[in-house]
Amino acid sequence: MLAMNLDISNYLKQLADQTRLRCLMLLRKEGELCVCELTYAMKLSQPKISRHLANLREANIVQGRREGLWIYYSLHRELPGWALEILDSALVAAENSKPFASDQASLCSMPSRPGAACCA
Amino acid sequence: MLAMNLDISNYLKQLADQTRLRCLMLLRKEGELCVCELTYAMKLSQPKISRHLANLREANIVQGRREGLWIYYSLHRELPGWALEILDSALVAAENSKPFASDQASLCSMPSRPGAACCA
DNA sequence: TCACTATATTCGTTTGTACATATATATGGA
DNA sequence: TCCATATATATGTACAAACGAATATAGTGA
Repeated sequence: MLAMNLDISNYLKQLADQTRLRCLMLLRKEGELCVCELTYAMKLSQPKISRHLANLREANIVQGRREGLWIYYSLHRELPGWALEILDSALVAAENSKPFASDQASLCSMPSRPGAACCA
Repeated sequence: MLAMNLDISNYLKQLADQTRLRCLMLLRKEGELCVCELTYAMKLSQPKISRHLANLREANIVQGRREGLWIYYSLHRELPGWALEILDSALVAAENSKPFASDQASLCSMPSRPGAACCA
């Protein structure tokens, strides 16, 4: 499988928006999340989340998979190693700091999540 | 010495501008460079470089040291580990791709550089 | 003091992008 | 078919930030 053509500058521009960074961090930790889970975790409007996910999709940073009414997003499976490394370093930088730290907690408190088991 | 208070979102916003990223990559590889060296390597106007360096300085990402007429810039000595890791991953992503790859070559071809020895 | 070099800053303009609100599309079930 | 839910997109606005050009500041040596 060919390496994805992902430009470092475009990638960093996508990460530079805090809403998108929060989405990516949640996806990195959780694997797969649907839009309503991201919306709930981050307490933001659905169109706002959806538009940012569209940006990330067009940049080939995330991919979506429909299952019934829900569309499950995850990090793009062909994301190069350096892109994951940057995300992981950002995770280290963000742990224990707002709003990133609370997103995970909010997600865990979400009632009747579509597909997921409980997060630890 | 206390760890610097550097916000991941602000840091990524600074990296998201290509001119600033090029500066940081050169500084990471070379250690210390003055404004005229950065200007020569990147073939951009002096005020443009200077303004971006001011941004990076105000964000505590780089620091400057005056020596005569020249001001030598380097990565801030208190930059946290995750910040260096992100920069190094970006370097991996950018090697062999324009305009980053040619900046280093341009720098090496610069005649009468202020302080530096020849780069390999 | 003046001239020269290196670097910084100001100013007015433009461009990009995030936003809220409203609306459209898609799927599943009654 | 109609309705409800999940997700996506369109539209107009506002704001942040990058830009070129001109100018200011700082240090050095004559």
